[in-house]
Parts: sequence; structure tokens; C-alpha cells
Amino acid sequence: MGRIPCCEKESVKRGQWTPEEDNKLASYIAQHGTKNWRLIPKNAGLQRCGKSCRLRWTNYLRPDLKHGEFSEAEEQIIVKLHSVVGNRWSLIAAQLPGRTDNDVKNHWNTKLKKKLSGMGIDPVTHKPFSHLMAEIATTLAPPQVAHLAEAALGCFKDEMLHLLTKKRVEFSPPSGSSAQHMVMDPALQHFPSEDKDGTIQRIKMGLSRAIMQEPNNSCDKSWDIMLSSGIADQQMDGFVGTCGRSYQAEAVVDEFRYDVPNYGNEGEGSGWSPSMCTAGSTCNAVPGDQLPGRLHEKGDKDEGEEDEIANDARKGDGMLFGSECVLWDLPDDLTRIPIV
DNA sequence: AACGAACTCAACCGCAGCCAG
DNA sequence: GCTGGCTGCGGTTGAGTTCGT
Repeated sequence: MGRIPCCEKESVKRGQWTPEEDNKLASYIAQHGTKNWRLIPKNAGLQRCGKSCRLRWTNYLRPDLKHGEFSEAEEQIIVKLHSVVGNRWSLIAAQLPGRTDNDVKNHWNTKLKKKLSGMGIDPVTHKPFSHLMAEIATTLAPPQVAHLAEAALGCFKDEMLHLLTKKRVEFSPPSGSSAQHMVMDPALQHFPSEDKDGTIQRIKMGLSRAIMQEPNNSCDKSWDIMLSSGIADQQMDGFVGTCGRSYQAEAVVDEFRYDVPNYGNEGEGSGWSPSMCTAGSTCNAVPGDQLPGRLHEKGDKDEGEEDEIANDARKGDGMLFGSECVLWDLPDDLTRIPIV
């Protein structure tokens, strides 16, 4: 037994609302309120489905709605809340007076997701991509890696493709860098980079290769995933290097950033908050320890040791230091990946 | 100037949860 | 406790607009 439809599809109008329809709906609701959406179109003299009326009212006609650009403060709130509650748009919108869940959802999908991706942060987990790559390559046995890699590929594919196809980066390792010693599998160098299928194939092959390799140098492996998949030289703009391989590509990070007072990006963007870290992530930042996207390992290092590693990282231009791997041209505390 | 690609956002769809009977 | 109807929610679509070549 199927559900009865909310209205007869043949007799209802669909698509854009006209000003006349808006007027009818708004004036009816002003008089009678929003009780029983099924009856509203009938009583208001509209050839619309009740659901359509409700949507029109809640997303557009409600007098308390704010129209226009999202402010930076609103964007910060969305990012912070999304890192905690995920795609619970109505919950997020409830914290933004005058904004609807549809507004928030659209803004996230069209703007904020791309901004985060451009910063090298996975908009799903709010962790740096590099951290996720490292997790894939280091923490699991090959059969599990295969599954996780497949899942991750699904999550990132769109962002990767977007960046890959939007802007091709000329890739020239700085002279004297260890990058010059890097050998790339020739078989992987000839994928047609503008072809989406080719791109997907490259990504998949890179992941497959990483899975097949011995897990003796996990940091190299995470690099190889990106390198052999063709991501590193085309898409990973702003990638400074990893594990003894140092590169400098054109930074793609735009005006939006997790800004950190006293942290090298002074004066840009607005404040970082530990709440931007995903719930359940490795982030254990506390107020006063405001480091962007930092991969906090509770109790893994004492302060002196941390400082030492941080200094080493600064000196070393993206090398492998002790048990951590510096992956991104972002503030170094953001990018240090503890190697499991 | 023309055309195609990319982007935006209003609207739709279908599922899930809630609640009254 | 079960059923049916209503509402809310999140994902998706597509028309209109803007941008790039």
C-alpha cells in the first residue's frame, strides 16, 4: 500500500513562483496562519501543492528572513557548527537568525566547501586532506586500506576533480631540492589530465600502488598516493613537501582562512576556534592553544619535545622529523602528522 | 559579440519522525 | 501498539545568470 500523494500532480503548478502567487500566499498566511499546509493552497486560491507553499513561505516569504550575502561571522558559525553537527542544516540555520536551512545548505555547497578544500581541509571531516591520506596509508592493513581509500575517494573526488580541471599548475621543483631525485612511474605520466575518467583512473592507480607497497615508510607512501595519482603536481597547490621531498607550487588558498592570532597569518580572516575541529577527531585543542587544524595527540608529546619538533620542522622545509610528517604549506602546526 | 562552461539558488523529491485516532 | 496523515529535513535538480575564451 503506497502513500497517498500530498496533492494531485496533474492539477498543480510547479516551478518558479510569480509575484501574484507570492502575494496570495503571503496575505492568506497573514490572515490565517500556517496551520495545515494541505489546505492552504486550496483556500488561498493557488494551483500549488501544499508542500510547495510551505517551502516558498519558509525559504522566501517569511518576513523575518534575511536576504543577501552571508557575512564572514555567519560563515565562521556555519563552519564551526558543521564541524560539530555535520549536515544538520536546520540545526545550523537555527543559530543564524534570518537564515533558512536551504540558504545555509546552498551556501555551504557552493562556497564554503570549496573554500575549505582550497585550504587543503576536507570539508567532510574538517581535517587536512594530508592527514586523511596519511591515515589511509599508514594505519590500516592493505585490505582495509582498499576499502577506506575507496570511501575517501568517493568523498574527495568532486573536490579533486574541481581543482584538477579548473587550474593546472606548472610544477617546477626548486633547484637543489630533494624533489629532483624523485622518480615517477613513467606509466603514470601519460594520463590525459583534462579527462575526468583519466583523472579518476590516476587517483585509483595511485591508491592501488600505495596499497601494494610495503608499509615501511608510511610518509613516503602518503606522498606517493598523491604523486602517482597525479594529484601532487597538478592539484596540491601550496604543497610544500613531505618526507624529504620538497616542493613549492603556487598557493591556491584564497582570502578565506582559519586565521590564528599570533600564528603567522596575522590580520587575515577571523578567529580560529578549537570547535572547528571535528567532533571525535584527534583535536584536543584548548582555548589559548589556538592552532588551526592541528592534529592534537593528547599526551603524545611533552611541551619541550613539541617545541623541538616544531623548530626542526621550521628549519627543515617540509621534511620527515622524528615521528611526524610535514605535509602542507600551511602553518606547520597545522600540518604535522603524527606517524602511527 | 557569441558561445559554452561554471556557478547560484529556488524549488522539488522522497524519506523519516511525530502525533492523533 | 498500529496506522495514516502531516511536517520537517537533507539531497538533488535545473533554470537563470555570470564568467571565460
